[in-house]
Amino acid sequence: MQHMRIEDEIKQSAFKDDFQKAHINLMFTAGWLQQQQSAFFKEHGLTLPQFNILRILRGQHPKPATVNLLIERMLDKTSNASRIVDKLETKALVTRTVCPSNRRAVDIRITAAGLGLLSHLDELMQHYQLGLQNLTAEEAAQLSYLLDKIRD
Amino acid sequence: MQHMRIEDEIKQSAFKDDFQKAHINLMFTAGWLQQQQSAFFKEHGLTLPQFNILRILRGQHPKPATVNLLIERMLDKTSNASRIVDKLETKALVTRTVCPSNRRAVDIRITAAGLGLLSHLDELMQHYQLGLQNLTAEEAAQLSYLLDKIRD
DNA sequence: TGCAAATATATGTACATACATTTAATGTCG
DNA sequence: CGACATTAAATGTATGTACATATATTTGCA
Repeated sequence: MQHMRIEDEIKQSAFKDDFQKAHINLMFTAGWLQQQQSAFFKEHGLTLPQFNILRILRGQHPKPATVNLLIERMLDKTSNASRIVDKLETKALVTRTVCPSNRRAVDIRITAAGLGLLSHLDELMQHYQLGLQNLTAEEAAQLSYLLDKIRD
Repeated sequence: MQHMRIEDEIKQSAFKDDFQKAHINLMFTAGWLQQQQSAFFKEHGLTLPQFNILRILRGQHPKPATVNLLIERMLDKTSNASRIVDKLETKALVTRTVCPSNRRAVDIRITAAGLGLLSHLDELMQHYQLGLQNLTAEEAAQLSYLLDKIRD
């Protein structure tokens, strides 16, 4: 299905200016992408934040990660990594042990089951083509440039 | 303060390709903008979804809106308009009455207090310069073009 | 040494999101 | 007319977000 211009998506005919239009478009498109991904992960019993944390843990493996390290690398720094780890622990995708060298911290490790799930998802994602595949590589790079500039 | 490239923001040195980098950058930047706005609205007792619904109601004023109309125009179609209206009603910023011509529906209207709050916020926002002010108008238009293309 | 500050994580609360289910009113068609 | 589907909104439940506070451990320094 051909998707719609942002004007049609939210049934608003006019924007004040290009800045407002791009702003609303940015929020809308981010939500659109997030919903696509969430639907995919849900089929495999994961939420998007749970998946993102698993990926960080795989990047560390076989070294453990602390909650602090997870927060540093998460896109949303204010979300509650502790409770997301709770859910992953319940599903036996990660383990949590007190860090021996600093008993305030906890060592979080991805389990074999967690690694297996991620590699299964890797395979599937290659086929599903979730993401920015409608852009050329040049357009993707241009997009990153503009996004970085917004935050300058 | 000068902000950082996306690589530094999430402490990840390399991306698989420009597509993945732009994708992560898009989600990160949308969250960054959202947090800026949320902080602003919070000072005035509103959340971002509450503000967005109030704006839709102002656009309809003095005609009423139904919950269905709100959902159609919201950026996030799956969020729960009914409960967001609950919160606005508690703050006396909107009223809710049964629609006379269709007793399944409810007529939702912004109150004088709601209109007053919005116009106060309008003034403040002109000074705060929230948004994409770091871009030129041409860059904002280019950004909208790329975002529309992602969803095609 | 000992005590305050800093650190690492967990917990509490309010709100929002995602989605399924429920309730009530309306429309439709045999 | 009456059973049944459809529609509009509200409600229930699990999860996540945002932010404040609590608990335990470690660090630093008087």
